[in-house]
Amino acid sequence: MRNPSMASKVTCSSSSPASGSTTSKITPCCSKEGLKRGPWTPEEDEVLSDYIRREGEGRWRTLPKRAGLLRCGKSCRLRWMNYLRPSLKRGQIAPDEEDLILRLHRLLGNRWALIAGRIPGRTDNDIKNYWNTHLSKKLISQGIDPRTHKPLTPESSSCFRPLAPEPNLNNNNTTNHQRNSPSMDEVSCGGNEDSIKNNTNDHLEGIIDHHQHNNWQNYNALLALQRTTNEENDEHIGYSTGEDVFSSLLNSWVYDEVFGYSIYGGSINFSQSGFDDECKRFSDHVNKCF
DNA sequence: AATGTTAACAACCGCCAGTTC
DNA sequence: AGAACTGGCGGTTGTTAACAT
Repeated sequence: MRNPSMASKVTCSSSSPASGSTTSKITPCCSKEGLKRGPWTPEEDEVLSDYIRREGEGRWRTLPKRAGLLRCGKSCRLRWMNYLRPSLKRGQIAPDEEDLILRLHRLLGNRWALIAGRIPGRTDNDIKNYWNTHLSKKLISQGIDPRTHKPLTPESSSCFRPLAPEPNLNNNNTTNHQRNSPSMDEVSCGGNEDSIKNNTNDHLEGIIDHHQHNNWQNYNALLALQRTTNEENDEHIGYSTGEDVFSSLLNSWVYDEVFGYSIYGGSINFSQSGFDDECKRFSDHVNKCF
C-alpha cells in the first residue's frame, strides 16, 4: 500500500497543538517525533503479535516502547484490531455477510462498530470499506439511497455524494452517536443490571437519533420501544436484561421486512403497507420481547 | 507501451467519553 | 474537582493494483 518512505515524510499534524482549534487537545501518543508511520512491515507485525500473545492486549500507549516498536500506541492498537487479531476473518465478504451488513445498516446506519459486533471475524474498518466501495454503489445502481435505504429521488440522486459525510446540521450529532452507543461487547460484558439497562437505552437513543436524522419511518416505533424500556427500568418489573432485549429485537428486525423492502433475492419490493400497520407490527415485536 | 482512471483497503485523523491520577 | 491519559469511534486520506483508453 503506502510507500513507507513517502509516509515517513508526513508529520503527525494531529498531535500538534498549533494544528487545530484551541479546544483540540494534544494527543501525546502521536506527538513524539521519530515514530514510524505508514504501512507495517512483516517484521513489525511479528513483533507486535508476539508481544500481545505474551502480555495480552491493552496499555496501548506504553506498548510500543515495551515491545520495542517505533510506532505510536494508537497505530499498534489499530494494526492489532484490524489486521493481526487471530480471530479475524480475511478474504472476500461472503454473500450472507453482505446480506447481513445491508440489513444491519438499514437498521443502524453508519454504526460500523455496532454492525461489526454482529458479524464474527469482521472489523468495523472492513465493513466500512466494503460499504463505501461496494454496497453503497450497489444500492445506488438499484435505485436505493444508501443513506436512507429508500428509493432514490431525482433530487437525492443528483446531490448524493457516496463518500462524503452527511451534512452536519447539528454539531453534536455524530459525536453523540459515537458515545451514546457502546458496542455490544461493552453492553454485554460487564456492569450491573442498571448499567446494562442504561447502556441499552443509550443504544436506542443513538439509533433513534439516526433514524430521526434520516427521517425514517420507524422513528415512532423506536420511540415506542424506548418508552417501553424506560418504563421497565423505572418500575423494575421482571424483564430480560437490556442486552437480551436489544439483541432479540435487532435479530428479529434484521430478518423482518416490517420496515419496508427487500433487495435480496434479486428483486426490489417496496412495501405499500401504511405506517400504522408497521407500528402495530412493531408493537407486537415489543410485546413479545417484554 | 504509456498514461489516465477506478477499485480496494490499510492507515491516519480528530474527536469524545470514561478512567486514572 | 479537574487535568491528563486512554481506548474507541466514524470519517477521511493516500497508496497500490487492476483496468481502460
